[in-house]
Amino acid sequence: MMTDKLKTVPEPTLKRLPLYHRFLKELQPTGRESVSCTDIGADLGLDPTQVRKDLEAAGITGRPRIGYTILNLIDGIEEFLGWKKANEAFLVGAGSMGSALLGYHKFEDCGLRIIAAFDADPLKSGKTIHGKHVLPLEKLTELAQRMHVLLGIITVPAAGAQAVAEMMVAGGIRAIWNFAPLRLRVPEHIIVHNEDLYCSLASLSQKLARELQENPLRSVPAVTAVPADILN
Amino acid sequence: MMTDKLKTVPEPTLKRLPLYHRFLKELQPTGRESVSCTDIGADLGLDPTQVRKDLEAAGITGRPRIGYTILNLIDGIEEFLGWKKANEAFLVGAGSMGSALLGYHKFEDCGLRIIAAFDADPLKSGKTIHGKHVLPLEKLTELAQRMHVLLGIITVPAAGAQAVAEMMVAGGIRAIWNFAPLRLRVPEHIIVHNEDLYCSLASLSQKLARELQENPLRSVPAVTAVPADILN
DNA sequence: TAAATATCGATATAGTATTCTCGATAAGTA
DNA sequence: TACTTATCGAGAATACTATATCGATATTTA
Repeated sequence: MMTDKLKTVPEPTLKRLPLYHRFLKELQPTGRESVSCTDIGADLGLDPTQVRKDLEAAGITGRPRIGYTILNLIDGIEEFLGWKKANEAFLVGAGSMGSALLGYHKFEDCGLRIIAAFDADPLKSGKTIHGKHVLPLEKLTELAQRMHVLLGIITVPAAGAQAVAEMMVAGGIRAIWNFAPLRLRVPEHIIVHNEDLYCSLASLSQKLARELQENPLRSVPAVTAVPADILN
Repeated sequence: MMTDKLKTVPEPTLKRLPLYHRFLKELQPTGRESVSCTDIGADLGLDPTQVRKDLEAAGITGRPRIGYTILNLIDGIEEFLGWKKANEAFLVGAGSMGSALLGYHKFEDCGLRIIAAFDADPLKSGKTIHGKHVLPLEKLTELAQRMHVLLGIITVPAAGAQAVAEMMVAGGIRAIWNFAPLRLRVPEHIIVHNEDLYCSLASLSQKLARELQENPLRSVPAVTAVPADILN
């Protein structure tokens, strides 16, 4: 049981495991007991070997000719990803993105419990969004410390993000999920995950641009304004 | 000028280019004319060679002992990422995430113009969110066709996403930015980018879980409810 | 004008991630 | 019982990405 020297798991693997989990959750109600890597791979368009390696990385084993027990598999993935014991989190920035995340109650299935939000704007603090209290930003550091919150979510504009990150670190937060479009400067031991939509969009638009260059669209005149007859 | 056989650019490179772009935009007002890979790398915590390779992949060249001309560089990155000619996009799903994206006007700097939103809920269609009309979902396919919109953004719940994707494809949309937590089944030639927050969260929580296992926190009793005195 | 230096550009090496190959195992089938 | 087949598990081979090295070049400085 002592896995002293736990090897680091490839990032791509970590991102695929939830996909398997989702597929298994869909499969569960059908009453099937076991599933093979081939099945999983076929559904997700992945190589079966890839799936097997990922499961192996998560410490899950199967049986030849049978596959994996679905219950085992779901359980193993949840255990490995740390979804079993809830991570309590603070979210900072009760703007539109912050509000959206506060409404994602399914995060709780992944062990994420956002227990409060913070905002520098006094018009926002004091309110409740999707059932979560919005508190004044000044309280962040102290509360994080007192409640031993370890995870922080940043959904403020770029200009304020660095300051927020520093308050989080001061409050003892160890991991930051950053939605602001910039790279945070934090101490080495802090785990930062950037959810930078602009970077994401960049790769999409580049691919589209190239695709259009290779297979341009048939030349039909385009309508450039929303036709009035559609609007109501 | 004919780049007939354009090599595909690594995904990580595509995601780094916007970071360089951002750094350069910050540098521009200072009046500096040129910048070296060393400078860029230092700011972003990347290897200078890495930066040089990325820029090379984007088809940008510099001069020994000088570096790159900032204007050239900004221009080259924008050109390469397809930010110069606006991509018009339709967004489907005017929920909280959809609304958040409709408010990100900075997307326009990246060539993304969301020209309308759609929603199946008649209570939402007809309204205007952040200046964008919300139209009934039934109009999606026809309008996409008529207006030659090539990019679709999906921000509906998982259950409806596949149907929306099919309407988009039927309307001639070529690239989909998918925020719904599932893998879409679309024809080969359609470009899909999944912005799956659950997958993203998974890798973060796994890392945090491991980090805590290795360096657990000092054992101080934690407060588990928001203390009443903080709330107002 | 010549030497020193910063930087690019290209190539080589190292490190990761994915795919391939093959032997072992257990269930079904003749 | 023996044969066939689907599947896992482990290790090898390949491909992709990142880092290091080195020569070429242009600017600065003596």
